[in-house]
Amino acid sequence: MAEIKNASSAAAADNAPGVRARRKAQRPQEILHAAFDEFVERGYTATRIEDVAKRAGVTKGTIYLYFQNKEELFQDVVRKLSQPIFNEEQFWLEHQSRPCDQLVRLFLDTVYEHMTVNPYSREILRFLISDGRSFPELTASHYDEFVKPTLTIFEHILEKGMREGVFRADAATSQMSYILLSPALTLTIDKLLDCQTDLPELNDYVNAHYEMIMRNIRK
Amino acid sequence: MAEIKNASSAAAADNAPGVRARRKAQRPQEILHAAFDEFVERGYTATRIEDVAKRAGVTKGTIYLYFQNKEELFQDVVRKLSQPIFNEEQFWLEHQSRPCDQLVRLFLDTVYEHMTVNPYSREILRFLISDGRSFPELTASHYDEFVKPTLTIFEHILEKGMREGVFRADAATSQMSYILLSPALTLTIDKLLDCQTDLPELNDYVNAHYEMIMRNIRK
Amino acid sequence: MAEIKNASSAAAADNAPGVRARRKAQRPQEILHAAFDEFVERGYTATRIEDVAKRAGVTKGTIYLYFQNKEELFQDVVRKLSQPIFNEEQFWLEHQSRPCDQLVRLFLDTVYEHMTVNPYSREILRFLISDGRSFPELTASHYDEFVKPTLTIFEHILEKGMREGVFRADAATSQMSYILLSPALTLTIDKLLDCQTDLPELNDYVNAHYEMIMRNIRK
Amino acid sequence: MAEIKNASSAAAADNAPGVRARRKAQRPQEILHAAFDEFVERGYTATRIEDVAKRAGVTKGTIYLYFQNKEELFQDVVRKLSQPIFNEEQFWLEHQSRPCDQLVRLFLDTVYEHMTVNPYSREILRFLISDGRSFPELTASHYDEFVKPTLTIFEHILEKGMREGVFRADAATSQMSYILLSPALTLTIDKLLDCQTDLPELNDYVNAHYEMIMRNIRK
DNA sequence: CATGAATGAGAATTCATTCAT
DNA sequence: CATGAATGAATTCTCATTCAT
Repeated sequence: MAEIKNASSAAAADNAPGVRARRKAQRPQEILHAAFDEFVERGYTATRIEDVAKRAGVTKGTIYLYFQNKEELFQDVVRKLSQPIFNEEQFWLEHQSRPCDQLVRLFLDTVYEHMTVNPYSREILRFLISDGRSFPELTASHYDEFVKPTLTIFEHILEKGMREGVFRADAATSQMSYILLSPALTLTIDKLLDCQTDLPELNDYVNAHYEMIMRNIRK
Repeated sequence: MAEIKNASSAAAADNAPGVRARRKAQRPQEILHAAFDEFVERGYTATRIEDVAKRAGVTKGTIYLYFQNKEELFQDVVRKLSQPIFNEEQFWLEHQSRPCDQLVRLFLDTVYEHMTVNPYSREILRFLISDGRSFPELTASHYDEFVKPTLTIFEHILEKGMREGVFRADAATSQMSYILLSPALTLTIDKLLDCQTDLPELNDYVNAHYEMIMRNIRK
Repeated sequence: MAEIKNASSAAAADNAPGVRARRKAQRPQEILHAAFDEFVERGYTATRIEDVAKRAGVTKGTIYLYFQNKEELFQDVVRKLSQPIFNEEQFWLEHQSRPCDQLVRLFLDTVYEHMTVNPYSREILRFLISDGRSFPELTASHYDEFVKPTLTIFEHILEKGMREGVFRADAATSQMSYILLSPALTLTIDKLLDCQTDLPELNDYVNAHYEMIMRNIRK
Repeated sequence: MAEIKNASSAAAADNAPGVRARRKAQRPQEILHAAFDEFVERGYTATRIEDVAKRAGVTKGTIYLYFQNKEELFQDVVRKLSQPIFNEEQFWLEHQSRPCDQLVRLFLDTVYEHMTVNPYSREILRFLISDGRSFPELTASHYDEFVKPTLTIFEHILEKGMREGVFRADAATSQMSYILLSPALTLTIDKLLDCQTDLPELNDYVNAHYEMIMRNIRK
């Protein structure tokens, strides 16, 4: 998990005056990040509150000032550290004039960039697979807020292409989007399993994925 | 987990004479299945040996007659309950004469059948995602023994199609197989998350997946 | 404990016919010796019945055919494997004509021989020191049957010497015997502790002990 | 074990404010003494951490705040409750001018006083005999730190007497010291066995022991 | 606010003992 | 007689949570 490194690490010991207030305001965030890191490394059940505390540079008791209990802490980690890949409005604002095949490519690049650069989506997916059964609403809301919107943008791109006559007329079913985007999820799972010695070069992979999509939707 | 129901449930209490030896032979299996069920429901760490025992119709101590400890039990569950989807030799024996596009379809049907009908592959995938980091060799060997061979058959089908001139010359790279089969894994993950209220009708999904593949490899 | 090696080791597997009956008769003895060895190596509480059984070449259940339970087994080990150093009658029969200083020397030699050659007295002393508080009658009867008689012989020797005018008139108090024989116990304890790298050469030690005694009782 | 009674008994329940810090400082000591008492009564293996806790007026968990585990606790009991009989320097400072036979007597009185008054040396000897095989370094270091220095002082006294011409020229070999002091160890063992109904009157015993020594070393 | 000592409910594991074969 | 599978009480050790300071 070397790539997962966040602010919390910097915590620990600074006694400068005035810093206190600023620190206090950041506490919950620091704790969330520390908790995230621990959950990633050990899983929910095996993570000890004390270790989260140590990582956040505070003591056990402090955790309980900000979070009801371990379950709440876990749910807050998932809820507050999940980051949407896209802001749909902004996406269209920035790229409206582009041709549709470029939009598909842009979309893909953004998805992979997001998945590769930051560990949150990936690891939160792990949390949900591992312990989601104990927190059913969590999984549901995560899907609604983060997965679905992403699929939706892709569908909108396909629809645009159809309207413009560059994509096949039957390209944009929600099922098709789902299938066409699968390789991105597959790569994520592979990283979670961390077992493939021969993980593909990312760039090649995205290219291949893009080709696969285009062969399916190009007129 | 209603669908996961196995022999172990039938255990509990029968004192008929002669039963002893027969029971002893079955015990490990019964325990493995009970453990599987519990691990599925609660995850590795949250599963208590005593619950596994109860489910298997024995007591704590008995578990330890057959398995060194909880870790071993877990590993044995993964190792011994994993079932290969295909026997490659048999696959070719049975279907050698078929045209290649039919082979692709057969392959897909078998994969989805396996994934849908029996919970083992799916749930063992969950185990590996959840706790695989604590058992690295386990993940690796599972990949080698169960995932890789399946990918390999698919590649062989693609190669056959290329040799016979019905598939495109660049169809069969290992990366491409991986990408083309992604939708099957995606569906599995979705089931693991158990959050999609609108899970697609399996048959439609397989059809769509098949179409996606064919559009990519057909000449 | 390399020096402790007894018949029990030879147990295990012999299926020759006829041997059965002989073996059966020896079972209790074999078990006692196996138990002794285990108690020596691990102490009472840490010794497992199953290990005793394995060492005796039988199975757990068999132990319970011959001994009520672990406590009984322990007590029987102490009771039945304790060996008296002397038979007083025989001692006098054999050595009656000897001069008293020679008797003292003979007595000492026998004591040290007994303590050195066979591990029973020593290790049973360990048992009593370790766990005697849980078996009070055991300690008492061991003292009465094995320690006291030995002290008594020594007193009788001293008395004989006094009667014959070769030992001082105040030589033979029971306290004095006790004090004069202390070095033998001390050496035993040292062996039990097994920590002295510089354990004295036995022969020198006995000589020194003899000298010490003689300086105290010689006229 | 009526004579073994220590501070820990006074523990249990006091909630007065400010007590916290003071208590925390005492905890390890209290636990050590409670553990000592339990080990004395039941032996290492049979002692339950929970009983130690109860005796110390705390709960199980607290023990583990101060000691890694049961083995560490045991070793710390032996290490930290062992008390040297003498401070050699101080002994010489206080008694340098005394004649050597008086030094011997002083030495003996101190040894017996120490052994009689406080149970630590005696019971720690029991621990080492019972369980020392599981903690070999412990026995070794105990011998080096507590037994050997005591023997050494005695040898120095003998040497002084030889130099001054009041003791025999061959009095001070290390073997001889060992033999001459044996009766003290013997008495200790007897107390450990707690079986002699006719334990000698201590004062008589020390007198007899002193006489025995003097008969051996006086010119 | 923050601390960290203390708690005590659990969970894994062991092993004396039983009893069907 | 002998076996060894099964039991379940007992024990060590952990860790979420509380609360006095």
